[in-house]
Amino acid sequence: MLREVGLVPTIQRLAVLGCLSRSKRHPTADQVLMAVRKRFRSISRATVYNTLDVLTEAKMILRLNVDPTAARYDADLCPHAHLRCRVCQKVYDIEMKDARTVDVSTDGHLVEAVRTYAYGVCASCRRKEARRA
Amino acid sequence: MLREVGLVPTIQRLAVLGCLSRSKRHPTADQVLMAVRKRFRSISRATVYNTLDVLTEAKMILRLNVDPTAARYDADLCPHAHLRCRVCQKVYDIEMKDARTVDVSTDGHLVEAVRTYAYGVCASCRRKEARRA
DNA sequence: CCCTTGATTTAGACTTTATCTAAGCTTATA
DNA sequence: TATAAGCTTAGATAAAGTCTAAATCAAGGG
Repeated sequence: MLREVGLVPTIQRLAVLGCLSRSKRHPTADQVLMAVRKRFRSISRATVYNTLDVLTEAKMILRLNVDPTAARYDADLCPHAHLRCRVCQKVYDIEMKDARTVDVSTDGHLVEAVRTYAYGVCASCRRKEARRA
Repeated sequence: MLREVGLVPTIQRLAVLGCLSRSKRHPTADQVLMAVRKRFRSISRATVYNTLDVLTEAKMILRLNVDPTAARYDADLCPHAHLRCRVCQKVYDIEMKDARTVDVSTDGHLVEAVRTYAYGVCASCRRKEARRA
């Protein structure tokens, strides 16, 4: 897959891709770094950041801006939206009516991608709050 | 207006609000700081960041995550989406079908806000590129 | 198989964005 | 005017991300 987009398939890139494919947690770059380091002790921060950029560029992963404190990455390319819980700060996948991905009025702009982000409180944190009350 | 939401109406807060109301450029916190400093030399970075937080909290302005490098702020509360040009990096307002602001499937999550961000090339940069070719 | 070339990785310094802290100042109220 | 609470300030600090130069690695030609 990496070769198909003109990238040399190094062990580091495979490790980053594998980490993202296995995770449903939309990790930050530093979380990817820590996870990959468990297997490849010497991988450097610059390599992870660079690899995430390159994979995003190649459209093999998505970079999410849902968390204002750090970019998050997602290997699931099926159209869906993301919700960030303001209590636990986790990011969740949420379904989205498919037309939403392209239906914006463009005013002459060229729209290459549309992202929908929701903000609120996740189901788990709501239950915890209800129990406390 | 500030008093109505329980905030002391200081000259600094009025300056920040005024700066945002006058601008259509969705400035970053540092751009707000520089703009406000032209009038109030001594205003501090912390005050601007704190004021932007407080105004966002009070829902008098919006914090946008469309730009991964820095938060941007918008005093226009009418529902609309934003497009970030990957060439000039400017952020533009774009219209949006109104139902889009709430129509997400929630899975038990409490959704308090929904934002739609578009990424691509703005009309102005498209014209420049066309002229060059 | 080895050598060369260009791409990739590395460590660490650096930049930028944002937050924290402690002291001083301002605002509102009595 | 006195007071208490809230706000602002400068500067230190933290966190996210980028840059650089040297070392290393992968792929293709001889």
